Amino acid sequence: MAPSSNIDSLALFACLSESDRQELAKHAIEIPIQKGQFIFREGDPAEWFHFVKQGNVKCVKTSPEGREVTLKILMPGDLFCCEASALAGESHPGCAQAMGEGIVVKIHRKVMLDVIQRNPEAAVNIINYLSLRLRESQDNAKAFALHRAEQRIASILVNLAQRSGIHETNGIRISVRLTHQDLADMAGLTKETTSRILSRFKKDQLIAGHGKQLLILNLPRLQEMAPHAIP
Amino acid sequence: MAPSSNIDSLALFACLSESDRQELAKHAIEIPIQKGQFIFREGDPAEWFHFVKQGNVKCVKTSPEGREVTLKILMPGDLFCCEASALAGESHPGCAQAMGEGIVVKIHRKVMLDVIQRNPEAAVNIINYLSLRLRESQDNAKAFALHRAEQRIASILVNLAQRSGIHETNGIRISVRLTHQDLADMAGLTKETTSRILSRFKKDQLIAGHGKQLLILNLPRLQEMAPHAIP
DNA sequence: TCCATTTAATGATCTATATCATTGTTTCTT
DNA sequence: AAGAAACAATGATATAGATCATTAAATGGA
Repeated sequence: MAPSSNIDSLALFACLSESDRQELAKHAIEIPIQKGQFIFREGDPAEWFHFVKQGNVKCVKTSPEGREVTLKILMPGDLFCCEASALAGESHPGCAQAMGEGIVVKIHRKVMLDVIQRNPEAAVNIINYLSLRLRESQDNAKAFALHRAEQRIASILVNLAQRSGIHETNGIRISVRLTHQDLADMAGLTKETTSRILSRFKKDQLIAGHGKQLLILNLPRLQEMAPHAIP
Repeated sequence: MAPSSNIDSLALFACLSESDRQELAKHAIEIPIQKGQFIFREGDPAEWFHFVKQGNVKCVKTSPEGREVTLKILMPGDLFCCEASALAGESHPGCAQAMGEGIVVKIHRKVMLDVIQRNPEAAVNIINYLSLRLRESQDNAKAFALHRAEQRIASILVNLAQRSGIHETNGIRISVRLTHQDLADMAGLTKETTSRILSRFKKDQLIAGHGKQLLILNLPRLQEMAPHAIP
């Protein structure tokens, strides 16, 4: 396989020349990750651009009392903590934690900075990527402020189905294995409330699944429950 | 006054050459704004980069039922809705509404795109700016998910004091005139809850002020109440 | 495959904040 | 400066979701 294969999965770099892609690939470092492992912690200096090659990673913030919010679940191909002002060399605003086994690829910020300086198009891609993430984050903040627990859980399930759903004969299987606590952390709820809402969804035939294997039975109904970005 | 004076206040463009700054200034359009006026609405096509020259503008999202969240209050010099994927020419993810009289300057996205393509440093500045905004937005989401009403109000007051506070003999005056509803929209609360919290803060001598004129009396105490980004 | 550990389900109760309602105060308009 | 309109203060009540507690089920390691 060509040495550039690691980064070829990242749409962000599709605009680059073969030589720049090889330059990035040459400096790309692969890191195998284990369940629960922190790839970095809040406050650590952000020296690297990371992206997920295999598995799932969650971006987490914690409160002094030990509660946490999960800001995003990353899938293979996702860049993460670009938002950490990695280019400016600041510190990570949150933790990145492996949700299972997988592989993360990292590239030093100086290498990235170099490539960006030579490729205005790559810079514009990153700006667009950040715009998208900012938009998502603001939608998230809006959901916390205005939507009810049930609506937030519905939104999360719809989003997961769209991003990691595998279409099967009996429904859409969510490939990320999530505990109720994981979902609760995404929705800003307790695991008990999340559990009760999921039980209701199961009773209403919106979802099915035992344990961490979730199956979406009625996506349209969940989409109706989840308020849309633009009314 | 030189034609470039409009954009000179924007740190983002400090890296540009005199000719690029003049290029931007030539295409900058000034718009006087009135209280309550929408500069753009959610869903409108994002054809322009905007920044505040004078006055205050709030970025707002609304729910179908009519409730709203204020994502950010912008001060003179702030760029806004760069996050709207203005470069990509997408649509605005939220509304921008004038909080009083003022002046907004707008530059067409094509002019900006052109300048960015020629100035990698400007692109990196915009990336850093977006990173900062993303960070803020994620902190905001975290606050909604994990912090209590009182802590959120305290955070908002601290932030306003830092960004728009005028030091006076008896305290720090917040220059933005805000109703309790405005604060409630920022904190994701009702105006009644906000009112009660502010009454408590007044009783405890943390703040003072009649009507929309807020005065911070005890900033350190408010900072203690507002949980910090990194514990 | 069994046992330990983690996770889920669900009831009972509590509480922060929303909602509804009223009166008083400030701010704007002319 | 007066009147209208917007805003603030605050009580009473309702409720979504948290917290505490228990039992059952799923998962993972030896």
